Amino acid sequence: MSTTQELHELPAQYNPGQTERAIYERWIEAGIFSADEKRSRRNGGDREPFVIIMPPPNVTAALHMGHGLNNAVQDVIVRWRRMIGDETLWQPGTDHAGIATQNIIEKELAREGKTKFDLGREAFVERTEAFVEETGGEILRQLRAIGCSADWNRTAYTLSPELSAAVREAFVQLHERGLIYRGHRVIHWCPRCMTALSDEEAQHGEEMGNLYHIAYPIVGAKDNAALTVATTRPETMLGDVALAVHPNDERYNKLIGKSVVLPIANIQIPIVADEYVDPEFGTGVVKITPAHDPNDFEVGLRHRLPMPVIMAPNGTMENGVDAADRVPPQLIGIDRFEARERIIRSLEKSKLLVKVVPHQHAVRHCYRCDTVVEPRLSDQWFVKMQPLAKPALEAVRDGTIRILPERWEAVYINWLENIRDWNISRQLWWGHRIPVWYCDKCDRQIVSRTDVAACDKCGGSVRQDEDVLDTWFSSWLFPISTLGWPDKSSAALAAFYPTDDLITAPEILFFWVSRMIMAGYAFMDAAPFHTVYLHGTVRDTNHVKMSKSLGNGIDPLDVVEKYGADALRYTVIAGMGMGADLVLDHRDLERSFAPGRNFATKLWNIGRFLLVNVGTTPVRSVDELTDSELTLTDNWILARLNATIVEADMALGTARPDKGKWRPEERFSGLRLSEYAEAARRFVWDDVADWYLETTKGRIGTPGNDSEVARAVLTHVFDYALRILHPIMPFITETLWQRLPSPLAANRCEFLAIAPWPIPHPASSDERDAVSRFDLVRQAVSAVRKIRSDYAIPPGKSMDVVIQSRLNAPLFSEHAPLVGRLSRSTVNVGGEPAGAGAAHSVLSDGSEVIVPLGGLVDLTKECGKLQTELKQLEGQLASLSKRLQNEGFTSRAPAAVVEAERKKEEEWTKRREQLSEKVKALCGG
RNA sequence: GGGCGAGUAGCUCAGUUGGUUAGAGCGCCUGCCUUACACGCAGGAUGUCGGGGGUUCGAGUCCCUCCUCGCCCACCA
Repeated sequence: MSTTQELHELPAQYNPGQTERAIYERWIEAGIFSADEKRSRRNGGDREPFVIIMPPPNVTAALHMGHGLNNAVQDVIVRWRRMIGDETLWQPGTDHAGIATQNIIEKELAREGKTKFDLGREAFVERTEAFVEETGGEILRQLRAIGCSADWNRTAYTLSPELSAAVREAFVQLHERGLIYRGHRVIHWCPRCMTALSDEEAQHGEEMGNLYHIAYPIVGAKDNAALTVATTRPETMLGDVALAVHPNDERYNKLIGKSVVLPIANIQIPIVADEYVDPEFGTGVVKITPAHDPNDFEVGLRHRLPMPVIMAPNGTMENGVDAADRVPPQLIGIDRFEARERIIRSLEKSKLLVKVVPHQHAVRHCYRCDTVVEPRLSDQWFVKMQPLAKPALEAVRDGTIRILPERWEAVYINWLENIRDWNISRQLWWGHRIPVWYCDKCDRQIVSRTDVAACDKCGGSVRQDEDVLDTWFSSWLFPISTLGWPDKSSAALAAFYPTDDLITAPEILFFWVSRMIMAGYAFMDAAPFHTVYLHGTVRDTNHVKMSKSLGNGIDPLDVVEKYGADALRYTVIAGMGMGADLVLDHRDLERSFAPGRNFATKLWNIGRFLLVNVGTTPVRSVDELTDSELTLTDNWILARLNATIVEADMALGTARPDKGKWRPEERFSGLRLSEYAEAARRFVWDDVADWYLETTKGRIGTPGNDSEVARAVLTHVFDYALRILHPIMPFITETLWQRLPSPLAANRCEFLAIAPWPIPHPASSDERDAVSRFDLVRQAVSAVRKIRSDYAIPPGKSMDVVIQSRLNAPLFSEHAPLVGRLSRSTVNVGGEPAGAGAAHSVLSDGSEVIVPLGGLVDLTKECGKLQTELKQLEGQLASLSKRLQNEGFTSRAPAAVVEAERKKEEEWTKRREQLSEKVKALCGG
């Protein structure tokens, strides 16, 4: 294939859209994302398993930047481990998302003027299934567009038969172990979703409300005496069954045992004493509404009070269980907030409203629809959490599991230490039906792994519990259920459990992460993973979380289309420090993703340079190159490559703990992806493109052995740079790598995606020297460039340069042509500069770069510059000397530091002498 | 109310255990279409490292305090 043909395949402008899809197809066809149980060391294979469970997105979700970020991070890690040679499994899946999905269908129905009750349960579930079938899982297809290398053959779904079986097994097992029970208590209730919520699903929000002071007339008291209570929710007063005061409150304790009249309902309720009451708050009198407040419920239990329910599930007023006719007819069917207004007006009229005080308090909202949650007495299924939390707590404390960044460990521990029982029943239709049956005849309760047709005791007909399980009750099993649990003989479970890293956002630390850890111990007796990596949130320039509904979102697919998946990935990975938020401007995608796009273009152009100049003929292997063949620049770039590999490895860190527990020194290091990205970028751009590639131009253009050496080294260096970058930018690196004129090797990999990750080698002495020696050459080039820029000498104008060096004259002599070419000048080493007046620049080894300015520039300017430089140097030298004269410093600072400072002082003194001489020479004293 | 985090260049952020003249990207200024790249090249400017105090020979880094933001948790009606 001719060079021109190749060039047609690598157009001047990188066009990701053309290449990405095709490459992805080839990866899929080659099956390189598929994990094989047999290759896992745990199943007798020869590879270390490395497994990441993908946080399953909601089955109806559309890809947003949060997913983009989350999955980019996972893919970087998975691809890295794949290149290392691990048997990697990235387990994908979706979550049926009970409330969220049901809400979507309900909204659809509402547009048709219907409710779910018009359809009935069965039809509603069928319709939802059809919807999921049709539109669900789209997000997983979208993830392919950003390059995710998950094992799609294993795609799981929380409502699939397999995972549903796992859910039942888990429920039954926990029930058998006495860890699941039915409880009658006040729970959080969403009147819009009409279901119970867990504590985590009812989220706090600070709000301004009112504290209403209401008078309850005391029965049998003179002068219309009354007790005043303060409440934020007056509508619940219809459910009051008592007033409570603190037993030691001298204002009220003589009233204990007496009664008051509950206004509006006009019934008598007792005054009780309870230590729960804080005499300092409000009036020191609390109305007790056991059915609509969790604290009051406790008080109610203690005092054996009735528990009337005065609100319907949809949040309107009604006379529910035990309420008799507490709610007057004119309030029945009225929404709770409207009822609040009406009650207040009515109390005002009857002069029982004492005062209204503005009051800031926390109100809980439904995490799915943001409706204010109503505490409500009901029967629900609960998981007893404390026994489950114990090993989960211990695992993080003892370093079996680490949480990155470190600060989240404290949050995790604090939550688990104060954990409360988990309400897992939901009054929804979309989800796993609770596997409990009730006998109509003998009232027996049957908890079963399989469907129950009749009572096993009396043969009576049975009906299944109407409720479904909390969505998280299926997702907390994800690490085990996706691998085959409860089938403990599952090859996948044996090969891939425990998994390795879990990458997600801190928002679901309690919802999901901690519960998975508990499930791991409860059902497998082992932690599900050893590393939890919590990344930040994607925000707009005002630091507001990006979301579709706020209109400040970025569609990752837009970015992919415009700039490519690699640009998206690099921008996101390089731009996000450990645990830090990522700020992007949704109004300026070009600017937001410039880092990634520019870098991708840079890579592309290095690739084009290679194809044009290095050509397509295979190069020699660098291993065959002898020390005498390698030039200074070759050794330098090889040393830099080596250092870059080390930097990348350090930033990525240790992949798994040694012997099951993290060592303190490794525990909170690693997975610093932005540092890894930066190291790679620095190498490719600052070292390879800006310097090494430039130095090869002359060499490659001159046929001969040195041309072959340069071709080989440049190809090798770029090959390895592409390997290092592949996890971050898989598409462009694969594209370029496929075309490299790499040395012919019998077992060369077909894909970069499975090519070996670079291993650093011990640096040769030539390489070590090369770093400092080439640095001097670079300094010389930069010095000339700066002089040209400082004196505004046009790039086209030829310049004669003299380098005077006592220590490194041979180095500069040898590289004079190179320095000349890179700085567009003619360089001579040694000798005197011709003509009067010259610009000087002193290098770190004391060598001097001199550019005679006669005929090029006004000399008085140069004088001024030199004098300024001298002044600066003298200032710096003075402070340095002062430090060295300080006895405290010389005696207490480490010897090496003092030594270094002394050396510096010497150098600077020398430089000062040289400078002042030049000033004298040029400016006439 | 409790806990945690952040405040470093115009913007977004790096700055490992205290140690050369505090860095990167984007933006900005100057000059360049130098045959891989103007999504580029070369050169450059910009920081009382939130304020104050302390420890130290030495503090962006450690301690105290104050200010400003943000997050998490929480049954004070």
